[in-house]
Amino acid sequence: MAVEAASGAHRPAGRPTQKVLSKELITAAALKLIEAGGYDRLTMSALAKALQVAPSALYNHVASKQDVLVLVQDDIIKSIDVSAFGSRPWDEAVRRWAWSYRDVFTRHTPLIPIIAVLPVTGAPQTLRMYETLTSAFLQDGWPEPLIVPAIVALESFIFGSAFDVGAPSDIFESGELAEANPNFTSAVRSQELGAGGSAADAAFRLGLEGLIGGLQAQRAAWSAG
Amino acid sequence: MAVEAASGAHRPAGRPTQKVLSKELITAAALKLIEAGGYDRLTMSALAKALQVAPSALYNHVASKQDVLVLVQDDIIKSIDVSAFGSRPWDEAVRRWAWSYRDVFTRHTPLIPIIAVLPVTGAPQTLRMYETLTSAFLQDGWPEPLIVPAIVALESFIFGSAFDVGAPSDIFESGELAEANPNFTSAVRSQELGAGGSAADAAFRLGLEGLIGGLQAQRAAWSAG
DNA sequence: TCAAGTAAATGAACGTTATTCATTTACTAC
DNA sequence: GTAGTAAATGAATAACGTTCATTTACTTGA
Repeated sequence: MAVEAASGAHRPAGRPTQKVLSKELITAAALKLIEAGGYDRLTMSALAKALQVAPSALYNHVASKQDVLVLVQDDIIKSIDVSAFGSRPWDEAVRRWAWSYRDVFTRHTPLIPIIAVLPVTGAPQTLRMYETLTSAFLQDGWPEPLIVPAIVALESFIFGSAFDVGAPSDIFESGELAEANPNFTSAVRSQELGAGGSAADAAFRLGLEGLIGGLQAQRAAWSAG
Repeated sequence: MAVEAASGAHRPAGRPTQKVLSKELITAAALKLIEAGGYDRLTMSALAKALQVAPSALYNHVASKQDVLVLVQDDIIKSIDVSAFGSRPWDEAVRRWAWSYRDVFTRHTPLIPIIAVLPVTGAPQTLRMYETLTSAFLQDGWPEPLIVPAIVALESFIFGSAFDVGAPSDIFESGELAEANPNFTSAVRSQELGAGGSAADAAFRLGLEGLIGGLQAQRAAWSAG
């Protein structure tokens, strides 16, 4: 006599009649856990519990926790704003993309060490973003050999900056070592913050504007031979 | 009848006659472990074994493993080359410092998430480096409010770039998705590498030169009001 | 149609890891 | 000298990622 699965019912061993897991479901559940409690809360046990499944069941769909993180990574890439590429001038499009990219990864810094060394083969959405960028650079007249280095340089700056945002605002307070380091102590106090921005935002703005201008100069230098 | 401690002798419980541990010894042993086998090999147990001590003994000197990493972090900062500041022009000094900084952290990427949010109070060597930088920027005539944002921007770029170096050289190979992403695939193939350099080096060079030039432009814009 | 193979779940187990605690012994200060 | 603290051992713990045997359902080929 079959019993319909009640909400608290226990699933017996053996392959279930209808699928209860998939990569998509795992990705969504992982993302939900992360948003609720950060990366500390993302454990294979917690993930299994959220999906109402035994931890070992996850390993029929992913090879490791690292694998889960790769799925999450490729998913959140979709939320980066690339809409300005193609419709707006190069510098403005890069600016919008970069701020959006940084904001997304500010909430996902533990993914940075992963994405930075992850072959794009395993991350179709990431590849898609690169394609969009490359097309826009070409459209803008960039010499092809400079495009990938330029993207990587921008990305590196973005990743590094994402870490900054999470830093405590008093990170540069010298404390008792202030007297031994007077110039830096003073510079910290006089730091330009910009309109209503945090120190991290000010540094990102300065660096991004510098990088955008500097890359354009490098491009001009290349074209000049 | 007291027995001199032979090399393989077992230390009895209780406070030892002469100190066997200190923060300095722990730092040195941790660094040695990391250099020998990377951060995976740095466990509290391995550290204790290297120091011929029980794991719990470490906790009389550090509060946590995180604490050990902070000690290591502040130690390796000393190996960054700041010698050009004060003796060479601003841009050349920044260039040398940045390459050196990146090279050091290439071998210590797991420290990046830590240093990026670590209050400088707990890292005197790091503070010292910032003081050296600030003095050089002032010497060069930089407006004080821009100095900290500029340093943070450079550092962010350096940290992000350090991750890149560890990436496999075929990280951007599109594989079976090549046809769907033709522009990027082509750009990867035509990528400018520079004289005998890796892709990571080329991107770092391009970005660093862009950033150096761009920051100088930002500085000029600020001074002009 | 049946048999073999594979997919996908459970549940028990394992080896690490960082960390804590009780205990012991030596040093230090009043 | 006695109380308190510093610094070691060794046993214990909880959490985590992962593996394995087992069970059951679906799929495929003769």
